[in-house]
Amino acid sequence: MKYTPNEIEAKWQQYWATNQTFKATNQSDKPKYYVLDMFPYPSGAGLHVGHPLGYIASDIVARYKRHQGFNVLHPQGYDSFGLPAEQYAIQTGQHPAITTETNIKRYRQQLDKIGFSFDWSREVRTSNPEYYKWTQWIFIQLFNSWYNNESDKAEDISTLVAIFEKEGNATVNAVCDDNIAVFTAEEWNGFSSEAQQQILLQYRLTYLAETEVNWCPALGTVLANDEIVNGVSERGGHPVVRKKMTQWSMRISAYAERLLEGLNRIDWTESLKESQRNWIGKSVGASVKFPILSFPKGEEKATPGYMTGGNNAHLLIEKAKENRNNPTEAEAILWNALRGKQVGYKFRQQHLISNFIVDFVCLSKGLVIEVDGGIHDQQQEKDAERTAILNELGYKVIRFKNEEVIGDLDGVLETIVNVLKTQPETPLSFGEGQGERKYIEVFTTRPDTIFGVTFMTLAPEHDLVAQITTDAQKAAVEAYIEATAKRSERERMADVKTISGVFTGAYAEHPFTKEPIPIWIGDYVLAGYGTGAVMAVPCGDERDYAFANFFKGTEGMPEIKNIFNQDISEEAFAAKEGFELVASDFLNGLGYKAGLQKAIEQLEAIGAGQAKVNYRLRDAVFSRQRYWGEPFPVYYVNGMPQMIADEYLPIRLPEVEKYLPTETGEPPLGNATVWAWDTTKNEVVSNDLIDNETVFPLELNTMPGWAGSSWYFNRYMDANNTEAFASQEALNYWREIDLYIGGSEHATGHLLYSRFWQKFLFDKGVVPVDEYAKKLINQGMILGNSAFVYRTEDGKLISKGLVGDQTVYPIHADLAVINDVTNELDIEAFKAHPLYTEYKDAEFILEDGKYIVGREVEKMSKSKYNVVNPDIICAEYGADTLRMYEMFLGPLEQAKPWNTAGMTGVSGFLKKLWRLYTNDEGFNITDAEPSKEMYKVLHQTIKKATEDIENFSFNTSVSQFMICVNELGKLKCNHRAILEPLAVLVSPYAPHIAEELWSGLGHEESISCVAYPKFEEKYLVESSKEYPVSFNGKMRFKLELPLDMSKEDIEKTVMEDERTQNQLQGRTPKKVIIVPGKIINIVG
RNA sequence: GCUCGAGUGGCGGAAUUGGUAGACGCGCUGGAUUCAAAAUCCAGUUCUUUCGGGAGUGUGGGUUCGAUUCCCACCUCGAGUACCA
Repeated sequence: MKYTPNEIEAKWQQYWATNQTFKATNQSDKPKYYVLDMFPYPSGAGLHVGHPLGYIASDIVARYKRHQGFNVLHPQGYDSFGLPAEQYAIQTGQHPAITTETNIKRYRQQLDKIGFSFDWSREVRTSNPEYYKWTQWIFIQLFNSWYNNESDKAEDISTLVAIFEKEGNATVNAVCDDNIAVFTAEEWNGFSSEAQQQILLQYRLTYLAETEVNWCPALGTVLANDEIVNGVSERGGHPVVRKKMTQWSMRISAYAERLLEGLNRIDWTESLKESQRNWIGKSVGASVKFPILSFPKGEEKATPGYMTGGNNAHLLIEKAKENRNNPTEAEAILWNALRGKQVGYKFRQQHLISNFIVDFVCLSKGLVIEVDGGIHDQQQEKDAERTAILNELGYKVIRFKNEEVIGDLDGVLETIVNVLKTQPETPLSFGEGQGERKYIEVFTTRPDTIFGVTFMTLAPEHDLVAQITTDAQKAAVEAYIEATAKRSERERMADVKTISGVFTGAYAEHPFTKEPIPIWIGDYVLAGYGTGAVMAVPCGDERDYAFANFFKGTEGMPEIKNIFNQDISEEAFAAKEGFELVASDFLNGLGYKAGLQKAIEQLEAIGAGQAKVNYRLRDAVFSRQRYWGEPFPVYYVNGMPQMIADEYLPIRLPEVEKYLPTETGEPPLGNATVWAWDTTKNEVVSNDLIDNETVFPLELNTMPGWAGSSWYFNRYMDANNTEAFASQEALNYWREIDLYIGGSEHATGHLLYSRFWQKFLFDKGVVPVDEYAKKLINQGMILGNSAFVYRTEDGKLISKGLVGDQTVYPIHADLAVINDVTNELDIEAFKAHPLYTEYKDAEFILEDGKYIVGREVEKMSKSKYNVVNPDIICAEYGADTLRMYEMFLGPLEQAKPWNTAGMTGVSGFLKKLWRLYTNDEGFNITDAEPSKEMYKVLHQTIKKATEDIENFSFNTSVSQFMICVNELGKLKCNHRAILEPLAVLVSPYAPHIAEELWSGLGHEESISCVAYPKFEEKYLVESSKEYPVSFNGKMRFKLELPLDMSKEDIEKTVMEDERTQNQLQGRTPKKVIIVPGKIINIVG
């Protein structure tokens, strides 16, 4: 009876689907096992043979675990929101939902053909409203949460508000924005709702803020850091520029430490964990303050340029501080609108000018803004006098009433902006006040080298640069800043060798020695890391060393201070050990560890610094200016974001005319005409109805690709639940993924963000575990085997063997026009192929009458015409052969080249397996007792297959199956007692043939849950061993001896052997080493 | 540059508490079967050789009775990361 894979496979695939064989239940007495593949994006290109590699491995594990008696959850679904469908929609006008649906259908067909044991009843798609309802729900949970450093977890925002109401924010230890103004409980309670909302945004785990983002003009959207590779977009390779935009961000930085710590508790590949550690980038060190010593105009006074107070400054400054901490409602609102250069210029609040404290001032424009409460009505005269004095000092004064600020902030701001436009730039004055001293704050991992500080370097973008630069250096500094700004990120990255920088002319004061330290700017200091400033210690840091030497001898660059008892004439001494500190005052004689500790201690003692941990991990931008993504459940009232209540979710993606940004530059959702939120009807209504009273505009951005994939593994546990994202019972039963398989390209994207969300959901008590995947394996890539034809300089095509030394141009040949096994080119097919029309009439130079193509291993890709489609392999050899061959290629985690020719080996194996069970007439099984040899090979196979599957070493178990079948074939084995367990062993790898054989053995039920055969040592016990006999470690011959023979007898027997005498040629061995059961080694 | 991983026949790869290097498969060679081919089966296939052997797991050294496996130095390839203070 012939083995007909196509018939058998179609039959069993149908059977599994009809009987829902692989449907998992959420209640079971069996132990659970959850095995998951990383979420596929259903691309238009379909699957190539590389894609199912991980799916086959996970399917083998899933099927094996079912045999082992586990209740197995093995689901599949689609990460169906994403850029490619949208790009396609822009080009063709086709709705992305339609292309996505088509692509999913094709994916499903392809997956079904390979015979996976997925529980399709739990399929999820991120673009389904029933699914993204819960993505929106999680977003709302994040919005309604803050990170409490005291409890070290996320808490509901209400607990924060409770603290504000009772104590203000001074005592709150939260992960939040930098530079949050301090307020008291009274002030908080007095703030308007908008002011309160503005403040809360600075604490929420997802927040709306103006941030520097990676803007990709070609894609028309922002990208996350992990979506950029080498300065260009990961998808499409388009340039990316920095741009300031108001965006939703995720406060992932709150979880930096826990994300790092959690890595120690999960069994993920070391390289992947290392990537995450690098991405989080923890460094431990100290933050140190260096007072600025000198200021412009050649004056050496320690008086900062923005200090404009008069003679009473020392008294007034306290009052000003008090005022700052106790703003009126109107002041708070206006400050929130002015702070941080929101109107384009820097404003200061409650600032001393002469003997007045003004409410707000923009020093660079000489504009004072006063907000008057009721009290001012009675003192208009005094105000006029005050205004006159301020005018005399060169300030323009404008006044607003409290009601104006509270009621019409937009109008007030418009006035301010207009006045700013008309005011001339005024350089910072140099007043006589006693102001606080201004500091440069740096972060360093080497506080022990504090006495080696030779100069300081600020990032060119650093806020202080403009203020401290001396007149003499001003031109040079400005020119440098301009030049740096022009250089794109990419240039800056490509060119790391060029050293550049400029001296500012200013000096800072060393906190211990009080020596002046010159301040430089240089673009090797990154504005975005730490404080954007470094204390340069050339003797201990390569970059500082290079910088110091480059500017050696120029103004502002002193001799390098060496504080190590080591030579630094050639290079910096950057090691953290092997030195003693010298010329370092109280640190003398210490090494790194002790020095670090002592230095921090002393810095803290004099108030110049403290220990600090810094992370490279930045908050993640969560808005995308795209159509095909989850809409935010957010509408805006007076510019403040409001969440839509849970019961009205999902907010469905609206229909739009076109998928491009609007003419005014708004995201594609700006094209939607029905995209407003009616707060009385609680539904999405036409934009025409927006009145900003009960109907408000909805958010126009959508969520990024990683939103839906950051929690899908939890949804599979209870995928059809409409009441919750999964029931507590289901979550508590399945808990976490036992085995997660996928590509390593997700290391710092999906795999980091999803851990963040999981920890957040854990904090909120929604999920029972804070790490969602116990074990993770990265499958290696399957590489393509590209084919080439060679064009000579005179336009002929020459067969590979004849190329020789001549210059030829290789051209990718489509695998469709070659014989993949013999490498022979089908010349007629080649000529007829639309890609090669220009070679229609070309002359072919053949060898032995054939044109042989060259082969080269490259990434499998459409553009290289080396893609192998699994459908074709299944049709030709069968899915079982494909599954086994993919596993047989090599270790799962390694990259390996595809070679279709190798299929025949596995194909032959399955035919031989089939033949053990059948003869020409049909199944042919005997119930006779098998021989000892048959049992031995079966149990060897049980042992090896079990060990291998537990170690995810699938290639070696396929080898063992081959050995087993070859042996059983030789032994003419058709014994039920052997062939039944063998069918079960093979079933995870080649499930279709296993089912067919199982039914041929007379069973009614599917093989899928039959108990796995048990290994029994007794079948492997041997009475003798063929000992390898080595001389000086080299094996020379073999000798069969009983295993129970004593060492002495073995030695005697070996020495008497003729071959031993031959090897020794009369010499007496110095030593004979005998390891019973293993080896005999004769030395001498 | 740094971090991680890997270097074994013509090819994919196997073998590590240090104990017979090259399992298994592809390819190749020869043979059987066939009118012929495909398919199938059998034998051989690391290199070298004067057929006794000898050499051999990227290179050089070391530890050991014995090293693909452990240690040191170096070379090559791949992946990640990139002025992170």
